[in-house]
Amino acid sequence: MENEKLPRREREKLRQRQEMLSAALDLFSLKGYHNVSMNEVAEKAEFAIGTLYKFFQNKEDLYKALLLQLCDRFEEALTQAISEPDDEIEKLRNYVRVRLERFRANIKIVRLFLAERRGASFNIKAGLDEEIRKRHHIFLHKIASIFETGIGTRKFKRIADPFSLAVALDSTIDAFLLLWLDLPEHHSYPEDPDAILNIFFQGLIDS
Amino acid sequence: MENEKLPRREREKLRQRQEMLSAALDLFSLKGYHNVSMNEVAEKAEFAIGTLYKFFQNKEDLYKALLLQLCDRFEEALTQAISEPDDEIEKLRNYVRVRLERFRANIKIVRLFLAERRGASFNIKAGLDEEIRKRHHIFLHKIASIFETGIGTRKFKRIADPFSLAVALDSTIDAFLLLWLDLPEHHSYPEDPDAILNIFFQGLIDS
Amino acid sequence: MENEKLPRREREKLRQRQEMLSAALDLFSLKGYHNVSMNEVAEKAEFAIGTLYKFFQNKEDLYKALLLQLCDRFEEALTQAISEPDDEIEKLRNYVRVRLERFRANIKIVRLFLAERRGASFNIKAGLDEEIRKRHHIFLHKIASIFETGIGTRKFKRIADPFSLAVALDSTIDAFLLLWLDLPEHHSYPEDPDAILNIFFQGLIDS
Amino acid sequence: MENEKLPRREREKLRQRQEMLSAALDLFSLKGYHNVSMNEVAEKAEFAIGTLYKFFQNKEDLYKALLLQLCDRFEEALTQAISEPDDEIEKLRNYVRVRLERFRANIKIVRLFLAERRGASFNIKAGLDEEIRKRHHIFLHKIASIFETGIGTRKFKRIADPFSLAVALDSTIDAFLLLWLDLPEHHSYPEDPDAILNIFFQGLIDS
DNA sequence: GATGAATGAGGTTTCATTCAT
DNA sequence: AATGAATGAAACCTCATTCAT
Repeated sequence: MENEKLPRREREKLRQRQEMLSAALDLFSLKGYHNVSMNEVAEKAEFAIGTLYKFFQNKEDLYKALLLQLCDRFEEALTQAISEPDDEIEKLRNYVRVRLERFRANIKIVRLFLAERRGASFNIKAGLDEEIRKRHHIFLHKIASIFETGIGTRKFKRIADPFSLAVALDSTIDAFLLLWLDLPEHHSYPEDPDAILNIFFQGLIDS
Repeated sequence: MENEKLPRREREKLRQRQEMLSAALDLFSLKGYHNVSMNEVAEKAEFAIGTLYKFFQNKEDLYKALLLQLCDRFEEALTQAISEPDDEIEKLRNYVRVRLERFRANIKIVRLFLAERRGASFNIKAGLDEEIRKRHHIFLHKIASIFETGIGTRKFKRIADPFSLAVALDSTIDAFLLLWLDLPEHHSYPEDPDAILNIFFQGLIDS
Repeated sequence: MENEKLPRREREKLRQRQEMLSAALDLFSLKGYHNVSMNEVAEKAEFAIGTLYKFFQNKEDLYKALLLQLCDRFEEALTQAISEPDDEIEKLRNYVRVRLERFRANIKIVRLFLAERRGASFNIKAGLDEEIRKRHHIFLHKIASIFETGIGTRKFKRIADPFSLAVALDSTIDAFLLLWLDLPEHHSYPEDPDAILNIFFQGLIDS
Repeated sequence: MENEKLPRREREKLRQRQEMLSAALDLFSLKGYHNVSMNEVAEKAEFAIGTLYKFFQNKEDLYKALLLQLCDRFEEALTQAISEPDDEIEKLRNYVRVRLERFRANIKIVRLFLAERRGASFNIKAGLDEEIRKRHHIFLHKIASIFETGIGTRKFKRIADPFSLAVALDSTIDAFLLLWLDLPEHHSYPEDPDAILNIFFQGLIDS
């Protein structure tokens, strides 16, 4: 996408970088930051350890780069999801749907993210988690503004302040997904966005 | 509480053990499991490293003991909270209130717990996180049964299945607390249980 | 034996000391000096670790005391064995017989001894092995003097110098016993002293 | 010998490995397995501790590699010694001679070996000593077959079963060498193989 | 530019020994 | 006199990072 017009050398480099990030993702999400060595990452990516260090200053740097890239993709997909429809209810449905889809497609990513978003990772000394939480925060405000608009147009009742609603919805989605992740045999995958949304819509929607 | 009648030696031992666990809690919750050395814990607890190892077989053992103790206390407080009132709505209010109280009193604990409950810790080889999640799960069912009863007595509408409601409420409480934990200056501490409960009650309560 | 007339207190002490040595023997011969901790010894002997240190200054001291005691007993038995008969051939037979008996009765001791006698133990910094080897040496001279006398009385031919004969006989006994110790199922226990002695007697005896 | 045609990198690696083994031999044979730390070995070999661990998985692995290499060399030399001459008496002379030579050249090795061969080492958990004793055993059978053949051709009398003779000869050589090792000033080095062999030959040889 | 061998600080854990009770 | 809890030096081993090739 962003590397269309780059010289061959540069494109090649980006591809290598991506392979390293991909190997890192596999390993980190499987075993956790501290249980993965740089040698392992290099080996999985099929590069020499020295080459890995050419691309990323140190282990922390690799981890940050990985998380921020995932963050970018996630945000992009979700932002698009809430941009497309006009109707607020549809926006929310779309949002939940894309969350569920993304989750299923990138289960490896999820655990990694949650560790950071919940501020429970302790992996990184200097505030990567803070950056990620800030970006999450910004995104929550986007969701909040959907509620806001919906309330303005009398589509929704003001059962709580919009930001709170965004927080509640967002965390509830997470919780359902984690439930399924932990005990896939006991909880069916929440295919239908409305299964979650209804909890809120019952009181929310002004009928 | 449980050590009232023990011989002096035993009481002393328990006190020491508790001091070690306390030091471990401080450090683990501040820096994360992998960024805390056993020497640090021993130093903070003001014991020699060998003494620490007399009480806990190894680092993992210390961590497990710490988490399970916290888990016990948490469960006890919450179970009591939902046992006292008769009314379902009051039970839920009590539950949320105790969650908020406990949280404020034990912020150090929270980060530690979330890491485990979200399955994002990777700290422990053999499924401590699994045990903690299982216990959380059991507790969710207790909350679910409050909703169930409430639905049975027509106090609540069946806007979703009770377990889902429990999950949604539980995760929403977490989310609000974390928000306040991350950005205490931007979000006032959610003193009032109803601020959270209303989101669900609006649709839930059969008026 | 040596504690017959001692006051009760002293006798008790000797008994305790003996129990400690006995526990130490069991453990050292089973697992080797470095793989046995002082706590283990104390526990096996059913004393507190502090008490063990009252009797023996340190681990090395305990080991030395143990080995020297075993050495004493061994020497005593063997010295008696070669004192009793008049005839040189009988002396040697007696010697071999007692070696075999003692061995069978105290297999635990054997490995311990060999480690020291072969100078292959490295367990003790300051020359315990040297002392043991010296005592072994002295004993070898006693055996040598049997050969010497036998040669003097024309009972034996001087097929080699007497000390060499003693060395050869002694080491050969060891070797057979070890063989049986290592592979008891493949090598029958050398019950008959003559089975070993004959190797030497064939050339030795002046017929 | 075996690394003639290897690429430079590989040859270099083998040389380094050999240096480590050599340092380990010096230290182990001087102080014993348990009294030598990996750091010491690394320092003596003039490598970093990490490099040592690149070559040997752990301390036990290093020890095993060392002993088995020594074992190989020893066996090779001795096997050759008994292969060359046709005559059985010459074979035995050659065998004793090479034992004496090897011993003198590699005194450091001897103590190490004896510890293992005598089953008195306790250094290694999983039966390295057993392997070494097995190999020793196999070698004893080779010596036994020399006696066997000699008996078949009436060169020797059947004064004992051939394996017993092998055991006796072998252990007697050890004993003489150890004597000289312990007290070099009192016992002249047994230069002449016949000094030992005569003890057995007197009765053995059919004249 | 890529490589991967070498480094060594720092982690976990053990255990001989002491000393207050 | 006996106890055993407490100590901490020192062992083994890992892995992030560097740098000569």
